[in-house]
Amino acid sequence: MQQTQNPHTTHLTIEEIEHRLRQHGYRLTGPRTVVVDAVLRHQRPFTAEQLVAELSSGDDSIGRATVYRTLEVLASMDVLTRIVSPDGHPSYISGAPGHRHHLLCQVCGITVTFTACPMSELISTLADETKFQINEHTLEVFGVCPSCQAHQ
Amino acid sequence: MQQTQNPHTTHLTIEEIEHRLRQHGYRLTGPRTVVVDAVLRHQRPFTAEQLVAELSSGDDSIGRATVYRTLEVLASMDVLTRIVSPDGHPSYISGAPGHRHHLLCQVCGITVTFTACPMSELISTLADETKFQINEHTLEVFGVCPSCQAHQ
DNA sequence: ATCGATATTGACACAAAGTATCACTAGTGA
DNA sequence: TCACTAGTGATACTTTGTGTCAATATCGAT
Ligand SMILES: [Mn+2]
Ligand SMILES: [Mn+2]
Ligand SMILES: [Zn+2]
Ligand SMILES: [Zn+2]
Repeated sequence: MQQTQNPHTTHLTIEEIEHRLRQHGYRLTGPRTVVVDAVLRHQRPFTAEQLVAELSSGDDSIGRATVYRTLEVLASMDVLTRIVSPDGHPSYISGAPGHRHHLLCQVCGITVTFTACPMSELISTLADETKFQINEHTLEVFGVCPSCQAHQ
Repeated sequence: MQQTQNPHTTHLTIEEIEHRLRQHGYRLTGPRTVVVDAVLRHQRPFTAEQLVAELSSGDDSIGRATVYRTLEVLASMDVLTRIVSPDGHPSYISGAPGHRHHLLCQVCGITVTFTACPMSELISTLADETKFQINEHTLEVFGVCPSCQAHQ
């Protein structure tokens, strides 16, 4: 295994994200900035609906469609990772450059990101044996973090 | 890698499934039998809604809730595997005893089941480094099967 | 074979999660 | 500043799944 790291170290700054948006030809709009700000405030995985709820009231209220669209854009630019847990509920984790996987606490949601991927060997074997053209894989690990183990 | 195998080899017979239902204390009802029959006819992954559509018309029509409940029961008894693809849509594959993963064709849906799991080493390293209690993992591989590669 | 407790069913209403439309607004480059 | 067009959000809609509950079917016991 190569490395485990704290999710904080993968966070991009607002400036970096805005730069990426421009580079990809997206406009820098008010609502988009509000969504990005909100995303960066999250240290843990969050669902689209959580973000909708946070941003649907208040002075600059953001529409549901805009939240979903912005999450899609950010995920496509590797600002966010979309993770689907075994129960089928997708959540988002901010910061995701490169090939990463996650270890999630099923109690509190805290996340450890890791770059070690044990798949490459398996993938060549699979490709050889099945003649499939292999495009992608999902790999996520679930458990209970030390803190949640301690608190019973 | 230990083995790849054709999904057909993992199919259980109706009798075996009914036996399992009894063993787990479930009653052997008409609707349940109809759902099991339908499930066994599927050689490829199918969604709950597909099954609902198949069984909602005809002489012995099954209610939506019953289909969902039966799928849940069958999955809990390892008669079915519930797989969640990266787009978040769950589908079911019949036959799933033991620890298995899948290679799915993104075009036609055909599936190869494999028992090789490259996770055990990674999991002990992760547990050591993070002190997480690790409970489960998702690992699915996606690509294009040889036949779909040929047909352009 | 009949009975009674209860597991199961399915119509229905409801909820959650996400998408299509489209008139309007606001960024952006010129 | 202007014109072009990407982006927004209210609304309606779809899909997928869940909760309720009176009616029914199963099954072990008699
Ligand atoms: Mn990987
Ligand atoms: Mn595994
Ligand atoms: Zn925790
Ligand atoms: Zn195929």
